[in-house]
Amino acid sequence: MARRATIADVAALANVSSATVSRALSGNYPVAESTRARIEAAVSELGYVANAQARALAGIPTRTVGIIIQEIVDSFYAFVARGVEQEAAASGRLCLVCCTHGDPRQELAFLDLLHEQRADAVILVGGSISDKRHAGEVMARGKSLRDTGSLLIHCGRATPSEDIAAVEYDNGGGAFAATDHLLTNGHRRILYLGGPKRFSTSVDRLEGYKRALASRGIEVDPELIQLGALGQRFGYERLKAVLAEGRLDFTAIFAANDNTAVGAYQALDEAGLRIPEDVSVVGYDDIPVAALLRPALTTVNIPLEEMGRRAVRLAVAHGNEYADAYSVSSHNVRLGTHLVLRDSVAPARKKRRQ
Amino acid sequence: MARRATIADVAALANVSSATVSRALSGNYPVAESTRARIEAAVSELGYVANAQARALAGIPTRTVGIIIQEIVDSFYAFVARGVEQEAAASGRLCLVCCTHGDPRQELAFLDLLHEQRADAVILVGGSISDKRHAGEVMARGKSLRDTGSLLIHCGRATPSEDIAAVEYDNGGGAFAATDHLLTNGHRRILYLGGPKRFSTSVDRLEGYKRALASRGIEVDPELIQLGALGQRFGYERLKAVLAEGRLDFTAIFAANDNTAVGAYQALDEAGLRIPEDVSVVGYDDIPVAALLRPALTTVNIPLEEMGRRAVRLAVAHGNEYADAYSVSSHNVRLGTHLVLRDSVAPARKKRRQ
DNA sequence: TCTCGCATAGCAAGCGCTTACATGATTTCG
DNA sequence: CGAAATCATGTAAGCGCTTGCTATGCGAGA
Repeated sequence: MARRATIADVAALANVSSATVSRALSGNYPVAESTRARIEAAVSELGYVANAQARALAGIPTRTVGIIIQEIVDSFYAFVARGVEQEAAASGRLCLVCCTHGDPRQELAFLDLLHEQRADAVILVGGSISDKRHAGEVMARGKSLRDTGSLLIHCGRATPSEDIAAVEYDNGGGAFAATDHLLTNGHRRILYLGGPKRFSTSVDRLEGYKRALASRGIEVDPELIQLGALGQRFGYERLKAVLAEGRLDFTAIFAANDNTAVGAYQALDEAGLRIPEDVSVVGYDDIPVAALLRPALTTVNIPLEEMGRRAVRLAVAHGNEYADAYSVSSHNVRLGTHLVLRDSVAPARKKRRQ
Repeated sequence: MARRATIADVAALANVSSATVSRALSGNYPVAESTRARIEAAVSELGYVANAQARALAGIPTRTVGIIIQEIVDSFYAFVARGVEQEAAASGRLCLVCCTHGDPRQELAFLDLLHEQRADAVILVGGSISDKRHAGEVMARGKSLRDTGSLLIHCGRATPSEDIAAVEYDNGGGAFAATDHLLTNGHRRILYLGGPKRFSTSVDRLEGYKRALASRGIEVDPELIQLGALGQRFGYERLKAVLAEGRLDFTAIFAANDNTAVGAYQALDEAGLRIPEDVSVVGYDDIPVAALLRPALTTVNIPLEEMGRRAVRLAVAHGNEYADAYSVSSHNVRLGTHLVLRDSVAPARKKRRQ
């Protein structure tokens, strides 16, 4: 195996000093045209490829951003990651993508690993920072990152920490709108399906649901609130159980996210219930599957890609500020959501078919 | 902003040399228990976080793997990426994920960037290596990577280059099986929908289709072969056009991948054609949407995650071999595919409803 | 008691790059 | 025409870490 060519090899071949090669390659300093040409020839003759590690060690930013998500095959995260990736690529940055599969310990481990990698910024999507039991540790990492010129950006909800920037989106408002839409269609008994209790995202959505009911003077029936997890599997199993028990009557379902709604569709289908004739359904997230479902799912759109892009922009801005002068301001941005009407909601009928 | 603590700071505080700190932290050399304790105390007091760049520069592998895909929000790639990410994480490696959006120039740029990053290995999924016009450039990168102790691994099809490892999967066989299934159901006029001509993947699938027809002595009607692109949009638009023209008669469709089939479903739906009563459909890839479609799509399963995992394993094996002794063997692995029967195929009827 | 060997730990070189500072060659202009 | 400014390039220090080699202190065997 050939020893990898270094800048010194290029310098020797081009008959200049390594400093000149560095200058020619970075373009940060003027270099005579003839010299540059010789250097370029040497580069391609030797197949020289710069060493990013050495460069980083010499004080150049790594041009790398980390992103920590739960699952890459989950459209929600994939779209955020896509926004991050696009915006990062646009500024010549590379993305380090880490998947926690929902394990907070993994999340912390990745946070450390990304710090070791000296990522310019790390973007945490829906982190366990909104989980009381882990928030402290995450925030400590955020501070550590911040103290050393990097930045932790949380996508999902602002944190109590000054050191962590945030790109928020409106959960309460979207849930209110979705529930209100159901109410407007005459539904009074709406099953709330999914969402672990300890994530703020879930808490906010549930709060929106309750607020919508309250705004019409409808009392919340705790039995109609079926918390637990998120996702197709949970949606299917829990709704199947509820249906099997047959005790609860409801004419509509508000699924805490689209994947949960997918599960609900299955359970409804198996129970011989038609959407929306027998039961109306709304979801949350507006991932592609929502439009593919039959009937197409009415759901709340979150600008996921935009969220990712904004996060990177925050990171870049932070980097620039930091270059100009020391700055501690970490801006938050807040994104709106909107209801997307499709075919899964119909006016409530008097009595659900049994 | 606090200067970042270095190993020297830790050493000073713990009253040892930096060499000892390094040894204590890496665990590669014995260090007295009492010393280790002092060092650990110093580390946490200072909030020391190792610098991966410095470590890499000193000759330690970066424990980083690059993966180049087209689209992170495309389930096909997402599942491969997931396999890569899982296997990488299992061996403590981080993933640099790059999306080309189908642009071969991007692909080359990422290949260079990942080489600069000194990724232990780079995994290219369905690269333009199977595109004659770019194969040369990609192979040059593969050789360059290989020459310097790294490895380029291609997922999709073996390459003519000795320097590039491959994790292949069977396109021809799957397409044969899918087509054969349709033939067994009595279909004789099968529309082949989608796939750019210049990718080997597409070529192989089309070849499988033709081979299946040939095996039953059926002549291939070139008009039934609708090439162009892949994806929902293409599937929808092309099929809509074909249907609008109304000249072609066929009783089944073989979509070159599932996303294309999704588009076909839409077009069929809009044309008032029922699946599978009027037209049978099969897809390829077996991404989750296939099971979600109504009727659920019969398709060819590719072990996507497994592909990603295997690629990483190849990389790790290469790294180990290389550690032991110089070795030039680059193994290829080949994965099978199988037909997944669902509800989108029915026996052919005499005449398609017009 | 003396020497040898082992367990620890320190010293310092070196990984490949950037850049402040120094140097020589040209040009510019009073 | 000479001093000063300008430009292109070289010199070398330093980024933070690892590790080969060396030094020290100690118990053990002779």
